[in-house]
Amino acid sequence: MEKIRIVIVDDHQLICDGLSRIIQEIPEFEVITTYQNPIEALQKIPVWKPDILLVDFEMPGLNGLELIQKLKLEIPDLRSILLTMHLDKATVKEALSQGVNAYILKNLDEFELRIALEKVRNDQNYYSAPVTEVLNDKYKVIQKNSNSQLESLSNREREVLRLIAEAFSTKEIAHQLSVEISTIETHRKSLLRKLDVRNVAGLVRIAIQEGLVT
Amino acid sequence: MEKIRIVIVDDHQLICDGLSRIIQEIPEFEVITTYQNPIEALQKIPVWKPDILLVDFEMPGLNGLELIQKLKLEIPDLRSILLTMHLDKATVKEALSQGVNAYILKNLDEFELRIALEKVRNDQNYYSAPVTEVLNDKYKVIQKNSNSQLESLSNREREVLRLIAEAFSTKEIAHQLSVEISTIETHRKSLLRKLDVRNVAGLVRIAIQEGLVT
DNA sequence: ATTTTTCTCCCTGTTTTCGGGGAGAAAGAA
DNA sequence: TTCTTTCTCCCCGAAAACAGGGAGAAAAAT
Repeated sequence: MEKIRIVIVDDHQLICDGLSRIIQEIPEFEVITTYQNPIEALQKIPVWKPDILLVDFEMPGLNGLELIQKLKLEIPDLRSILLTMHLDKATVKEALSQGVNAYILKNLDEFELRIALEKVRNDQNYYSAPVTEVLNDKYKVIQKNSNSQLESLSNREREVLRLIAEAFSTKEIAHQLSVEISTIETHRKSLLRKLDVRNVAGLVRIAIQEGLVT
Repeated sequence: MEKIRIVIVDDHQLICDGLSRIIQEIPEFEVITTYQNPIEALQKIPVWKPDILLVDFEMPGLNGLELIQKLKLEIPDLRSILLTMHLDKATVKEALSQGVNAYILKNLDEFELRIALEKVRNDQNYYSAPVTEVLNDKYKVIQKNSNSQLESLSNREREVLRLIAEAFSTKEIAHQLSVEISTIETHRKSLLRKLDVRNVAGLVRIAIQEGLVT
């Protein structure tokens, strides 16, 4: 039987090794390589043609979701599992809309990972309980603790906030989103008003607190 | 032969599982239990009487170093290995003075972990290369890349960075420190240059990453 | 004792942010 | 349908940030 070929991307070597060990114990899967640098991963993964990509969300330079998005352009049928430290509704939604096949938290156990792998192997999706709870607005407590402040923002505003926190200039953001600079300035003003802070420093703090960026 | 009994503490279950796997492959060692909650670990570890404690530094509630310190009060001859994401000179020094037996980075590989375990088993200490380099101030480059980006800053600059990240305006910072606005502007320019970022957003991110502010 | 770094302050000038508006088109909700 | 929100873009002006430089006094390192 052909084994399912997996590539792991996590900026910490030790984590890569640990995840590899867990996966190697499952006969149907094999880890063919791992990357610690998301930029390097982006360049080299296409030649490996993996079946499933297991990616950490929090990485320097390029986050896991961005990496998946970019790789999907080259490998359209790539299946992906996103691993994350924190739970953020906006990110979860974004991940789902980008066709991420599974989304699991690092504070879950290996069985959760096995289930996710098994599901993704069978072309199904898997989102762990806390993830779906966040999406279903069931546990308001979790939501409140995780991203209450961002709740008042529109999707566009959240996106702009993320980019501001990534230290992009207004001009760059406008270019990235293909709109006028004045539009981004308007969004920024709305963000300052809605989040009740006085400058970008305040915006960045909230964005990081809410897990919008790392 | 008696196996060396290890307890792992890391707030992420998946990381605990991964580390366990790596260690279980080494015949001399066995992981007897793992904890995700440092508070729970503090209460229950004494009854396990482990030989070696493998602890993540970055944990909510109680960091790894604090946990080791507190446990040492109850188990004076406990040996410990500290795992960390980032490298901070002050923390390394504190760890050494507290008698932490090994200090390794998560972005290192499993062989590093094996070496550390072997050393600690033989009542020796182990500090991975980047750690000792930080202490010796030899490899400034590695310092810059791994952590202590703050290491290159003067005390004054760190203070100004903290205040910027707290979302204070330049005028307010100048007033608080009883210096001219131009002085703070000079400090800010130095910060941008030394930390290699382009705007306050970048400064705030680093300040938060380095734990200068929350 | 000499050199280097730090802290302080200043200059000039450009770019960006911030605060206050207004306004039209489109999409969704009531 | 009407009302509301969102997204877009514009105006203005004041304030702040950014970029490049210089410079002296004090402190720290060598």
